[in-house]
Order: sequence, then structure tokens, then C-alpha cells
Amino acid sequence: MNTMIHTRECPIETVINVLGGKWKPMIYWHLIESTKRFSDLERLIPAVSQKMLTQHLRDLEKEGLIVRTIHPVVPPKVEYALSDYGKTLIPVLEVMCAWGENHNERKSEESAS
Amino acid sequence: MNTMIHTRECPIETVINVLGGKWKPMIYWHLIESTKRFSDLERLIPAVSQKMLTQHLRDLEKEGLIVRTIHPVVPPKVEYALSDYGKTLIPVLEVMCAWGENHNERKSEESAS
DNA sequence: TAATGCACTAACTTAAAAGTAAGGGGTTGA
DNA sequence: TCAACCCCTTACTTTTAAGTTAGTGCATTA
Repeated sequence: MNTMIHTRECPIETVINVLGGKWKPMIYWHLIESTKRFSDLERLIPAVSQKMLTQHLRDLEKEGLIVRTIHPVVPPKVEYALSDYGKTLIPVLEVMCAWGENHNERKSEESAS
Repeated sequence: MNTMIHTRECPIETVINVLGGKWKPMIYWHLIESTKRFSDLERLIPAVSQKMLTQHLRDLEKEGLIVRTIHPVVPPKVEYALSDYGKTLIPVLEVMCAWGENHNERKSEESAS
């Protein structure tokens, strides 16, 4: 029995915090397709710095969305994959994605007035 | 015919940008319930500063999610309401909310180990 | 007469996020 | 021998977001 106080954040903000880094949606997106190595992600997202890539991968790992597997070989091989739990975000992403696409449509139409 | 280049952002990021201010989810949330005045929102979200409230309301208005109605009376009366378009975000919010709640559950369980 | 409510705006400061640059350590290939 | 690969870490700077404080103008209320 714990009597801890649940000062839970707003669940919308939770989602935004989990995916809210500048590169997190893109990292997550690539991992939906398949397991990727650090260097794969660097190639797929050329504009991200190593520092930010590391940091965001750590964040996603802490949230339990991805799993980091180190293969003790030389040169080092580290693989990142969505966890089973991480996959539960996919339908959320799909809904967000659909709305976001529509919104982008809308905005490019209005700018083409 | 316009030949503009569509450098559209990732639709996930679109949603995050639209809702991504510190107080935007909460503002939006209160407006789902009903139309609110500026001072109503101040009362409902005591921690927000007037500056940030104004700024976020302007952002949401620019995105077309909310409508600002000025009643030319003294003292001034300004009402904020979700637009019809803004209401299309509700189901997205619901999906995000469900996942976020579950995630918060999960995290408070693991911290109660 | 003085304070309060309303819906802001502007100038400034602080905090958080992201970017930049350099290094490390062991191994293979040229 | 020397660079390249791999997966980072650290220290530092820049950029962006958010917070703080003060002020506006008119009208009602105390």
C-alpha cells in the first residue's frame, strides 16, 4: 500500500512529452518499419546530431517505448527496436498522422489563395 | 496552378506543434466543455500568465481551431470558442488521452515497486 | 475618491531545448 | 602507419520558450 500522491500530468501532455523532442517522431517512425542501428538512424535523419540522437533514444528507452540491444563485438553494434509496449503507440500515431496531414493540406490551400 | 514547393512538415509534428505549447492542451480542453472568456480561462488555469494565455490563444486562432468574438461593450467582453474545424481534433485528443492515461498508470506502478 | 474588473501589450529576464565541436578506444582495411 | 568505422560523452554556445513586471483605458462599485 503506498500513499503516494498522484500528481499526474494531463494525459495529452504525457503524449506530447513522450514524442515531443525535435527528432523523436522521426526516430520512432523509422523504428516502426524495422529495427535500426545507431548509424542507420544517422543516415536516415542526416540533420540530427549525434548528441541529440543519443539523448532522444535514451528518452524513448526510459519511457519503455524502445529497447536497446548491445552486441558485444568490435566495432560495437547497438540495435534499437520498438518494444511491445512501444507498439501500442502506433494507432495513436496513425490518428495523429491523419489529422496532421489534413491540417497541412488545409494550410497549403489557404496559402495558395 | 501554383508551382509552390510543398515542404510539408511531418504530420505528427504538425499535431505536436498545434498543441505543443505549455498551456495549449489545457486551454483546448476547457473550450471543449464550453465557450470561455479570457478571465474564465485565467481562473480555470491559475498558473498561466496573461502573456502566455494571450499568445497561445492567438496561436490556436491562427491555426483555425478557435474563434475569437469581441463584444464591443464596456468593460470589454471577448469570447473564445472551438470552431467547427477545431472540433475535428476532439477524437484525436481522445485517442491521445487514453494512451496518456495508461502510460501515467504504468509509470506510477513502476515507481511503486 | 479610490479600488476593481476586463482584456490585453511591451520590455525585460530566466530557463529549457537544441546545436557545435572535439575526443575516445579498439579493430580492420589500404 | 594512418585513416575509417562504430557508438557514444563532455563542455560550451546559441536559439527558443516561458515567466515577470508594469502599464493602458474606460466604467462600475464601495
